Amino acid sequence: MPKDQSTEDRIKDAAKSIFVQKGYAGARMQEIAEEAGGINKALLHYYFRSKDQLFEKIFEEVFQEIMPKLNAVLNLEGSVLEKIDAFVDEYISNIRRHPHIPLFVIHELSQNPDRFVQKVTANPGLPNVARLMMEIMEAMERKEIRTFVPMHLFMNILSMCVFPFVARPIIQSVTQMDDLNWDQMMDDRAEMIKRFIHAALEVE
Amino acid sequence: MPKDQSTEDRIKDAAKSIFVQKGYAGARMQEIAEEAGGINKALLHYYFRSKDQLFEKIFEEVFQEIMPKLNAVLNLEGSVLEKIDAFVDEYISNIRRHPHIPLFVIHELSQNPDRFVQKVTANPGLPNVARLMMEIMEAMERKEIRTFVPMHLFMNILSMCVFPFVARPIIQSVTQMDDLNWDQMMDDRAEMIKRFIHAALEVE
DNA sequence: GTCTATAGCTGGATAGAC
DNA sequence: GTCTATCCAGCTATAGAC
Repeated sequence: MPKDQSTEDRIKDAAKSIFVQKGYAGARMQEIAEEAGGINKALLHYYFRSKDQLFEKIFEEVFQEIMPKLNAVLNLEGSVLEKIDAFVDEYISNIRRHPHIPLFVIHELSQNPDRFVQKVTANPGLPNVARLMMEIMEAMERKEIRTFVPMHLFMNILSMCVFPFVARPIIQSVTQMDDLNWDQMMDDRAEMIKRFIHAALEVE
Repeated sequence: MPKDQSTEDRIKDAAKSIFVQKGYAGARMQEIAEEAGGINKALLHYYFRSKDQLFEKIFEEVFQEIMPKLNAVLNLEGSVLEKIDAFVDEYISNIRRHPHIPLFVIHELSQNPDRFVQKVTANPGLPNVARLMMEIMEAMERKEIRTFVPMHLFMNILSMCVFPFVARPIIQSVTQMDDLNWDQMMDDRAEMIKRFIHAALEVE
């Protein structure tokens, strides 16, 4: 445990780790205190007042940490296929670095969908999906890529990038993959998805 | 609330509904009792002894309910493409009927991955993924379909079927879809996925 | 700022009347 | 089988010494 960190930061890191793994309802203040290097439970309240407020702070941070990155790639210049490739690369590499974040965000938002709206209205960094939809449609009209309903295409891409990490425990069980196998598989994941999408979209 | 149901069944239905929505840690025995039509809390313990055992029963039931169906489609006769189509149809229609199940199962299994192993060893109904992998490889060698790493192909298919339902609150927020829009979109989902997969797999 | 001690509450579980 | 009343553990939160 890094001793050069302020107590507040140690608590935040610990809280993030525990909340992300166990969710709000499953997390315990005591466990967070221990994770923070044996800090006293009372200090969590000294710094953050309540479990609710600590969670809110963490969720906010996680959200602010991922959204701008995910958004940036949608604003790149280039062809639709280039954009999709960049999207896949960015998502896969981000999620590999923080594999528990998607399930955490999904689970907490499904408990309280309003949270998302609040976060988003407070913050203009919402991914600009509408623009991508437009560009996909234009590329289809120009016959650059095969025609699909853009929203479904978008869902397909997103799903292939995110889902394996969300469902990792199930997938590993069903397919009998060990952790080493899993990592090797994920090393190729971005390339595989891009190849798959290109194959589906190419006009003959 | 159906009065012709036994108390035990009312409790099971209520527990399923609450556990599936809130997860084990987020569920409250009191809430389950109310959901069961104002039944007394003590009765939950009379019938199921503890929250743990009630949950275990529910999880078991959910698991037994979905696994055989998901498994059956993998044992069908036919070409690989036919099998994939059947897989997509079966998954989409099942999940549309029980849209909260996947996130529930994923979330609880990520809290306790061993649970899956127990369920599976106790029950031979595990989806036979290995066989599908084999058939995919053979079809690729025969040049019936384009070549991909079979496991990635499998993940792609599974992801496209399941993920939209898991991430529904986020997707609806990001894309500004209302519920009507969502339902219309999901009416076409199976067809869209099949078209997408066929396009990706077709050899020119 | 950090600790100990403890208050106060929530929620799972049980006893016992009916 | 079902209810009321109550217990008790575990958890959040606070008071107060240092």
